[in-house]
Amino acid sequence: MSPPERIRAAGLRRTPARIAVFGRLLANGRPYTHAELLADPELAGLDHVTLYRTLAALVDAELIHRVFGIDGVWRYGVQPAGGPGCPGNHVHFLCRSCGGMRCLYDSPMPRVPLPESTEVEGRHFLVYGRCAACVRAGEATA
Amino acid sequence: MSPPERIRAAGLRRTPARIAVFGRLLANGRPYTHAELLADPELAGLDHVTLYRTLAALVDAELIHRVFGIDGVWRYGVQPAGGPGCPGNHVHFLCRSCGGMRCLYDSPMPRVPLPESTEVEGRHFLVYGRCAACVRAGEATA
DNA sequence: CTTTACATGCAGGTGACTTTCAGATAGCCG
DNA sequence: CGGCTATCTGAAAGTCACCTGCATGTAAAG
Repeated sequence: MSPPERIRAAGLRRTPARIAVFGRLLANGRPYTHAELLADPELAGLDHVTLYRTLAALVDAELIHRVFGIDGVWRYGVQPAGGPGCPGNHVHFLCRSCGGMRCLYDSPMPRVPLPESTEVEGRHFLVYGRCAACVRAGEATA
Repeated sequence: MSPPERIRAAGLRRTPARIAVFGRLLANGRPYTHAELLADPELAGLDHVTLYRTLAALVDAELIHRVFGIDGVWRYGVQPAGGPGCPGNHVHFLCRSCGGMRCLYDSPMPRVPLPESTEVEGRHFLVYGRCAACVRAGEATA
């Protein structure tokens, strides 16, 4: 199913903004911030408020998921194939050097015992440090 | 060792602001936000920038730790007794109804396999939902 | 008590995100 | 194909957490 078809199947209007943003996220391979998407040449001219709302609509429709970085900025990435709708079903890694985030699809979210009658809505598990590329770049210049 | 002594032992000057803030965090029993601390009657009159810097100094000295909420706000809490300096050695719970955060000292941070030569600086594991008190309050009014 | 490195308070600024509202448009129906 | 309506878009302006620069104040060492 093509990106526009998936948008329509999720109950959303297939507007140019949504098709373009969803297409970029599909092509990226890793979660992107609002600012990274705005700077993307293929999304040039897109209003920043429209981008916020587009991302929110895609998250609501469960076409993408979002993860919080410890820098206070949300990242948006495509859902893993066949992944559950539950927010945060896998761990994420954030490089504090380049700011890039990676989905660790192979690391499912661990379960945690909680006090009686607590209601769990979701989990955020973020590992941060320096990615392999930045480590190598740092060694090269050091 | 009293709070002022612990501040001095950590290599910090024992100023009124640091003694008061560290004392409040010790008494609170759960992590507090910058805003919650500013609103605390015992910290009345404290400048908000000074509070930011005081918290940063206490974090650097490893007297307290800080955790990011999915609402984009840092919470500051005392270190668990004898806890390691490594940032984030236990899981946290955030109530999205009352905004309160709890340290789950009994849930150590799970280990996650990462790609070759990645450097890990720390981990943030946040479970969010509604705490037992808010669940009961909601049922009472519903 | 004097010195000085460090802490404080204030003014002002940054950046992510939201709200409001007028104008545009996707998709439905005939 | 053409009109209607709910919904989306874009621009201006606002909110909130947090940071920087600089002059003043103070803890602690000698």
